[in-house]
Formats: sequence, C-alpha cells, structure tokens
Amino acid sequence: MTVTLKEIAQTLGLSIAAVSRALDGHADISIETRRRVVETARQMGYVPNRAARQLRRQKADAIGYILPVASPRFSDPFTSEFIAGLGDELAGLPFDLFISTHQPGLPETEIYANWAQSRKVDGFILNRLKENDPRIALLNKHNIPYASLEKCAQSKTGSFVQVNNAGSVEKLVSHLVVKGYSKFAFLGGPPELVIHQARLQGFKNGLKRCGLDIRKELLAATELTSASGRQAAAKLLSKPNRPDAIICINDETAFGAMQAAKDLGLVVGHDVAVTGFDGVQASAFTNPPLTTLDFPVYQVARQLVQRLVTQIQNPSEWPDLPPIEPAITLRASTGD
Amino acid sequence: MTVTLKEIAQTLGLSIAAVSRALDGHADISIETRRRVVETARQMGYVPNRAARQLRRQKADAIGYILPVASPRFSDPFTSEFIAGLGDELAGLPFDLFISTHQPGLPETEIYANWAQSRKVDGFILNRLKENDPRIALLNKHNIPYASLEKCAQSKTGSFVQVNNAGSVEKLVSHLVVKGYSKFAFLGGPPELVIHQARLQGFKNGLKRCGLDIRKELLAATELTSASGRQAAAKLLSKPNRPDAIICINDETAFGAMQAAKDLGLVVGHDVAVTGFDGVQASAFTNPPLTTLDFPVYQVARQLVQRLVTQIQNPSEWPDLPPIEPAITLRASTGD
DNA sequence: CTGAAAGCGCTTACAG
DNA sequence: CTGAAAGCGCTTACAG
Repeated sequence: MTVTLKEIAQTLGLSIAAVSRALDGHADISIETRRRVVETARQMGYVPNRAARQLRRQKADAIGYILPVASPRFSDPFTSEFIAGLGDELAGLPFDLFISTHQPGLPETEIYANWAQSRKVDGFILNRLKENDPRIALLNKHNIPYASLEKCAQSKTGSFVQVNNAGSVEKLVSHLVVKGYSKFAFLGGPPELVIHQARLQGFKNGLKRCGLDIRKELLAATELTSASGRQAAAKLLSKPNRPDAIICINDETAFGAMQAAKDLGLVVGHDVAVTGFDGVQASAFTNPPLTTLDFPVYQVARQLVQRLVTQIQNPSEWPDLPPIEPAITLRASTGD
Repeated sequence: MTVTLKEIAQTLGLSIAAVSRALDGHADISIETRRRVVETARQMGYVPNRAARQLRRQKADAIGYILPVASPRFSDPFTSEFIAGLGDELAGLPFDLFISTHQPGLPETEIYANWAQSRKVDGFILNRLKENDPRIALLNKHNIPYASLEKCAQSKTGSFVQVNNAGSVEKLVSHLVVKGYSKFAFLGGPPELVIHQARLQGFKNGLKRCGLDIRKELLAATELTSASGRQAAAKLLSKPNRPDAIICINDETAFGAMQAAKDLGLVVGHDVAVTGFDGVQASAFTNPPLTTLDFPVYQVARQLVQRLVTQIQNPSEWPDLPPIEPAITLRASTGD
C-alpha cells in the first residue's frame, strides 16, 4: 500500500523534486502543476515516509517524556493526568510523543543521552527535578531543548513552569492552625527532590509564622506512593503525643495516610487532619474527601508542551512565567 | 554531540560497512576488530540514528495505540491501566510506542492509514471494537499486524485476547437474584460496541435463567463515562417501580450510577445495588466499594503487546487463547 | 576478513 | 517553472 513520491512523479510524468516542492507549497511551482500533484497525492493516499523525512531534515518532530525514577507508576493519578495533558496538546501539533519508563539498573541520564543521540526526539519534558539534577546537567551540556515542571539550580538552557510550593503550603498550615490544629507532621518524599525541599520549607515557614515549634520526630519520608505514605503515617500516628495534622507532599501519600489513620481507628477530619498536594481528580472522591493544594496538572502539562515546541522551533525566546498559585481546596479531611 | 558510524570508522581507520557489521555482531569480522569497534563505539557514546536505520531496514520498530472514539479520556482509570501495561511491556523490548487520540472531524480509520503509510509503526493495538469495525477492515485489507482486546466478526489477520463478557455478567446477575434483587436495569454503552452487545447478552441470559422478565424501559445507554452514567442512572431511578439493581457496562459508569443514587437519597448496597466491570483500582476505594467483574487490564495490555510483537517479527503463528474469566469481586455496593 | 557501492525516500541547493 | 544531483546515516549483497 505504500505510496512514494516516485510513484506520484511517474504517474504525472514529473520529477520527484517537483512533486516534493509542489506538495510543500513552494512558490516556484506553477499553480496548475501544484493542483494536479496535490490532487493525485490525495487520491493515491500519499503520506510522506517519516523516517526519510527525518533523516533528510535532521529533526525528529517528536518529543520525549521519561517517567522519572521517583514516579511510582504509569497509572498513578498524577502521572495519568500529566500524560493526558501532554498527549492532548500534542494531538494538535505536528509532533509525536515518546514515553518510556526509566530502566532499572541504568543511570537515569542514560536514556536521555540515548534518545538524543539516536535523534529520536528533539527535546524533553521533565518533572520531579532533583536539586542537582544530572538530567538537567546533561541537557544543558549538549544544548538539548527541554521544558520542566519545577526548576532547579542549574536550569539554564531550558524552559520551565513553576508552582508556588512553599507559599501555598505555608498558607495551608496557617489555615489549620487557625482551625485549632497544633501538632503538625510532614510526610515528605525523597529529600533531594525540589518539590520536597520547597514544600517542607513552606511547612516550616508556616509553623514558624504561627509561633509553633518544629518537632523533628514528626518529619517523615515516603516514596511518593500511597503504600509508603500509609507506612510512614502509621509510624507517626503511633508515637506518644501523636500529631493531629499531617501535611503530605502529594495526594498519593495523603491517600495512604488516611488509610493509616483508619487502620488505627482514628477518624480523619476529626481525630487527625490530612492534606495533600496536586488536586488529582480522585482527591474529591475519597472518604472523606481530601483537602489539597490544587494546581492544574493537566493544563500545566499542556503548557509545558507548548513551551518546548516553541523552543524547538525557535530557539530564542521563552519568557519566564510567574509561578502558578495552587488553590487551597478545603474538604472534610481537615474538618472543613 | 552526534556520533555516526563514519566517525567511528575514521577513528579506527576502517570502512563504515565493517564498523556496522562489527557492531551488529556479524561472524565475518575478526574478533579483534569487533572488540576495538565495540569499545570505541561505547567510548564515543554511539547510538545508531533511528531514522536512518528505519529507512534502510524498512521497519519502524514501533507500535501504535490510538485512543478509540468511544474512550472518554486519556486519564480515565481503565485507559491509564491499559496504557501502563503497554508502556511497561514495551520498556523491555526494542520497540517504541506511539500513542495518540482520535482527531475529531476525521474518519476514525484515517489515522491508522496515515501511520501505516508513513511507516511510523509496524502494527497496532486496538480495543473497544465495534461489531463491524472499519479499523479492522482496513488493517485486514492492507495486511497490517494488530492485536486487539475483544474480537469482532471480521477479525482475521490479527491476534486478539478475549474476555468472557457474557458469561461473567450472567453469573453476576444470578448471584444478585439469589441475594434477593429482582428489578434489574442495565446501563450499557454505545450499542455497536462488542463489549456492549456481549455484556447485554449476558444480562439477558442471566435474567432468563432466573425466570425474570427483561423490562425494556430499564435498558439505558451511556457514553462509558461517569457523567453519562450518572445521568442515565438518575432517569432509571426516577421511574415508577424503580430498579433495585443496576448492572453497569463498566466501572466508570458505575461510579456515575452510585452518585446518581446518592443524589436521590438512596443508599447504595441497601436501597439499590450497583455493579461495574473491569476492576479498575479505584473500584476498591469508592464509597461504598464497588462490586465488579475484575479482569487484569494491566496484564492483558502486556499480553497484547507480546502478541503483536511476536506477530510482527514472525508473521505465522499466534494461537488463539481461551477467553479470560473475570473474577466476581463482591463488595458493599451490592450489600456483600 | 574487509571495502566499495547501491539504495531506503526524502529535501534542497544548483542549473537551465 | 522544472529537472538532475547530492546526501542525510544506515545496511547489505557483492567483490576481492
């Protein structure tokens, strides 16, 4: 079924070059010839061979997203919404999306180098940055375009979208203090993650502002999954003088924390408050519904694609945007 | 940063052809030369140019999955788990995955023809088949490999994995009759879908077997989303002599149906039973948890990839498998 | 065991 | 306005 330029050219008694230019709308082809070529191509069902075009043009017309090591699974709600945004935005653009997972055993940067060197993609979408992220270092070094959610110290040649992590957590904590909570725990993630550092900072700022002490034994780490959130929260809640509010780094871990509370016979929103971050759709349907810092994950993903594509097509300008302000969404998990 | 065979060849004083063969492990290259080539390639960070290789070898080393028109969104739970399975399975294979959504306005087959003609992919994964599915007709006609979840009348040149739709729904209905439910409604999907026809058939068989009549006014259609499930269920539950059990075509619509019941002040699992199909992870966490027919969506997706890849590499044998038997997972939404 | 050559299907200067 | 030619980076018969 494969139709090539050659066949169209033969059918019409033209050269391959002329057909190519006609289809591409070059001005140096007579209008009548162009009409015939376009019509014939349509009839024959011609679509350019992707590989040939790529090889010749030296670009892939594709971008890549590799699930970061710190992302639990393909199908966790945050990742799904993020990927949905990438996919939906790309659907309207002449770019393809390559998605893969990090392959255990290899250095995290390996697959980026591989995809760039094989010219499979023209650029990358990143998230879950680390403070000194080796991926950013690599992309900077080779001048490969990227757009990332979050920004780290070395972010230079790429584009990024930021969320007001610290500020929004600080506000949330203040709100809970006003409501009467006083024994705060923080359920974080891997400590090198930018989102961990920023959200923890917001947590500390909030307590400080309200004149509360930070109890070190109430700072815990998770792997950003609900399972590890459940485990870590169980420990926190079994301590003497247990916390009455658990601020979680994201919704997934908050789901786990709520489960842990139930396991211990505590009523979430009454005996203990639990909050998340991200505002994934599922957060509205848990029992009780989860108070969270809601930012438009889906829209942000679309925005990242736009910025990356702009950058690939025109490597000059990509102005910084002001950080996105998450909405404090109060629900029953904090007694609201 | 791009390293090509040419550069390796120059570095070593060899021909491009020799380097290519050495890297490919051909037997006609001296062992010492091969060693040098492999080592140098590694040092220089060589990765073959994907487009060049594809063009020459005439294969894409990639497969495609296009979200069917009848699929609500990228991020609904079924789709996420399905895509997670595709992605995870592919991660271990030398194949890429292209995902896209159907572009409204174009015929559904358009994108399949386009991807095949541009040689972007070597084959397709399909689901949500229609009884006379134009996609299957197209792929059969052009002899393009595919693997599909569900099978339709014309399925010929492809491979498929089937689920026992009718049989499992029939069993579920019988179980509910034994529990005392007697006024059954069916919340289906677009009528041309294979899963709709099969699951509805199971519903009818179940009622017949138990000596119950089918009440036509209790057969409703949805778009497989929770929103349309909610709407359709609201109508059913407002009828005089309302149903005491709603069998839904999938979990998404069941989520909507449960919401509709709550909207009317009915207690799910007491005033009205609701059941789903698929066993998505979220079904265990709703309030109340959802009784459903659970089949391993994630695993099935992985299996489809395996079958497709086998077929691409060796277009001969792909034995039919017996249909997968969903597990009846009884939860509180049916009073279990 | 190694090299020279052809060609996959395009695009793009360069002639005419 | 159109065509002939070169070349993107590979792979693979064919010589030697």
